[in-house]
Amino acid sequence: MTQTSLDADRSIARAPARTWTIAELAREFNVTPRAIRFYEDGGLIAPMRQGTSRIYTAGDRARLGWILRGKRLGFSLGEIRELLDLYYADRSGVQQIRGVLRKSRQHIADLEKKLRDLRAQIAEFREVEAHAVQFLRDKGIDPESDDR
Amino acid sequence: MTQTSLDADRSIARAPARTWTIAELAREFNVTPRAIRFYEDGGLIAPMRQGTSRIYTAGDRARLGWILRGKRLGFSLGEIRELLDLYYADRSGVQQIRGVLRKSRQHIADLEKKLRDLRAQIAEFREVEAHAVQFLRDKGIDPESDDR
DNA sequence: GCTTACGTTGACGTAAACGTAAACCTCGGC
DNA sequence: GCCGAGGTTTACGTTTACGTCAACGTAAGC
Repeated sequence: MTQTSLDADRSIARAPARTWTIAELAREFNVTPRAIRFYEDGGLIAPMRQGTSRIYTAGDRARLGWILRGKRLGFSLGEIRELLDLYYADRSGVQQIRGVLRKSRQHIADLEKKLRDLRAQIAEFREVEAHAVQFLRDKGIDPESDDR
Repeated sequence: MTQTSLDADRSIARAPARTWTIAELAREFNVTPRAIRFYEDGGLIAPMRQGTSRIYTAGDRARLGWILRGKRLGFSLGEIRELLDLYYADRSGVQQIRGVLRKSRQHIADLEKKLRDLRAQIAEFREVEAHAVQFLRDKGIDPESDDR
């Protein structure tokens, strides 16, 4: 059940693979342990156990980063799960690959719409910014001085 | 050609400004009237009334588009309200403009982070797509044929 | 004058995404 | 031998963003 022989073999040639506790990852990604456990309940991540404690590998850590990036982009956890399933999908058969191809193209299209939305909003607020700068310059005020 | 002259319109009579009902906007933007009323409850939009019925002007319509774009980008209604307040902010005084400048710059920075997230995700799924295409080509299958 | 379509205001229900509190284990240090 | 720091599960609470009635008003068409 243990992997002592493997560990011993690797401990000489390889650096011992680093792992993280739930609190470490929570601090690093600025979320709570509760949130991470919640993602696990939803099947978005599945760390190993050491006794009852969760142990996160570098792969788990990357997955968490993936999840949180998805959240920042406005996807629900359900959508993120589908995307993770897609990203880590079974790529063994032709039909599977066809499915991956179709879904990834769909997702890219969704993302590109989001990209257009984002560009438009950035452009609008750049205009707001430019007008504000111009207004202050016209008044002879340095827009970069931050004195109240 | 079909566009009537602005000058002619002004000299005689203004074209009657078009307005929309809640159901019309709901259909156009693919949301429910309930959602639009909810945004109004939250102070994100404030249409005129004709009796008890809500009447939306072109400006209200644009505002609704703004709200929904914000949602697609992953902002909460509270955040969208702040952004709308910023966008339509009082720009009369120096202090107000300073505030607008500071907040719009902050918001642009947030959006640009989102842009980086988005580009990264698009790049990843483009790779997934490319690998799928390559896999099918290697098998002598046309990736564009959609036969099951 | 009755139906149909569309509007209104409550009021309550619900799914998602956690927060919070309780009760417990467990391990290294004093 | 106990204590604090961290981990666990279970369960109920909370916020957000609406959905879903219910009960009502009103203007149009037959």
